[in-house]
Amino acid sequence: MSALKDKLLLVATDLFQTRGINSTGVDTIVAVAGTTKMTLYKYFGSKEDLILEVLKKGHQDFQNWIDEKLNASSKKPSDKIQQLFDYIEEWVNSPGFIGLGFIKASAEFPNEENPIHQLSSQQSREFRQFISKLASDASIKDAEGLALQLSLLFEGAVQAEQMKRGSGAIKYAKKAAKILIDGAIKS
Amino acid sequence: MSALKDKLLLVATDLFQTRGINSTGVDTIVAVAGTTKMTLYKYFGSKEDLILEVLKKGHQDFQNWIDEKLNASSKKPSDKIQQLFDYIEEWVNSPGFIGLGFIKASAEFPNEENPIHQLSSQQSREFRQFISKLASDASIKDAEGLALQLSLLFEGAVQAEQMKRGSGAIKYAKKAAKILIDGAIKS
DNA sequence: ACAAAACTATACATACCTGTATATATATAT
DNA sequence: ATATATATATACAGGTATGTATAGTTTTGT
Repeated sequence: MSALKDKLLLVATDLFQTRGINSTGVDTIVAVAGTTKMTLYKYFGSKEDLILEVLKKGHQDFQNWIDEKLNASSKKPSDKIQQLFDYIEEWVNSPGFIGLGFIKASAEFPNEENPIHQLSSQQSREFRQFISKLASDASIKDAEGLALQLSLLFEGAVQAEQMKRGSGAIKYAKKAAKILIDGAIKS
Repeated sequence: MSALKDKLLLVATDLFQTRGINSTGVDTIVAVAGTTKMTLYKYFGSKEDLILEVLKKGHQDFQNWIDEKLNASSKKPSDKIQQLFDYIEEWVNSPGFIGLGFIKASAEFPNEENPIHQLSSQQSREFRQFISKLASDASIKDAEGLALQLSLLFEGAVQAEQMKRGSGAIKYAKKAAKILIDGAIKS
C-alpha cells in the first residue's frame, strides 16, 4: 500500500468521524493529508469509493484488534464472551478512539439501496454474528438473542461516547452485559 | 400555528429521517410541502432553525406520547418502569415510526459546539433523566445507572430499527430491559 | 370594498461541492 | 541516462447548496 493512500485513508477516517462525512469535502481531506485531488482520485475513483474503503479499514482494524485480544487472553470459550466488554472498554477508553464508522455512515446515508448504507449494515451484522459465535461456543442456548442484546449495548455505548467523550456509558454497558450473559448461561 | 409552518415541519421531519439532514435541501422540502422558499424563510430564519424546530417537535411529541401512555395505564411507580419498554415497542412498531431525530442529528453534526449537536445531546440526556425518575420513583437504588443502561438499549434498538425496519431489535431490547430492571429492584 | 397580510413565482448572488483537463516536476528502475 | 511511474499545481466545468431581492397574486379581516 502506498504511503499516500495510507495517509489519505487515515486523514479521511479522522475527518469523517470528527466533522461528519457529508460535511467533509475532498479538498479538506487532501489539504490535511498534504497532497492534491489528482492523487486522491488516482487511488480512489470517487468520494464514495474512499468512504467505502475507510469503512472497510476501520471495521477490519477493530475486528483484528478485538480478535487478537480475545485469543491472547484465554482459550476457554466461556471466558471469551465474559471478557468481550472488558476489551471493548479498553478500546473505547484508548486515546485514539474516535468511534465506529458504520454508526455514523448509516445515519448519514439512510437509503437502504445506497452502497455505503449496505456496507454499514453488513458490518453491524458481522459484528453481531461475531458475538453470536462467542456465545454459541460458550454453549449459550439463545446465542443470537444474546448477541443482539449485547450489540445494542455496544452500539449504544459507542454512540453515547461519540456524542460526548467520557460519558461513562461503557462502564454501565459492561455491567449490563455481565448480567445478561450470566442470565443467558443459567437458562 | 400556521398550517404551512406545520406542513413544513412535518415534511422536513420525514425527509430528514428518510434521506438525511445534510442531504435534504430546502428546495426539496418546499417542493414536497407545496410551497416556496420565501415562505420557509419567513417561518424559519435559516435551515439550522428549521432543523432545531424539527428536533424540538419530534422530542416533545415522543415524550408526550410516552407520558400519556404511562399515566393512562397505571399509577403505581414500579409498574411504570416495567411497562416503559412495552410502550416503546408499540411506538417503534407503529406504522408512522421513522426513528428518533436526535440520533441522526448527533451523527450528522458531531461538533460539540454546534447548536444542533448540543440540542441532540440535551434531548438524549432528558430522556435518560426521564427514565431515571421512573426508576427512582420505583425505589430503585442506582436509578441513574439503570437509566443509562436502559437508554443504551433504547437508543441501540431505535438505531437498529432505523437501519433496517423489522430488525426485531426492540423485542430483545425489551427482554434485556426486563432482566436489568428485575436485577436492579432486587439488589 | 379596501387595506393588510400571507403566499407565490422567479431570478439571482454567493459559495461550495465533486470530478477532470492540462502541464509540470520529481522520484525510481533498469 | 533515460524512460516510466508518481506526484504536484492550477484552473475550470457542471452541479447544487443556502439565502435574498423583486414583483405579482391570493386570501383575510373589517
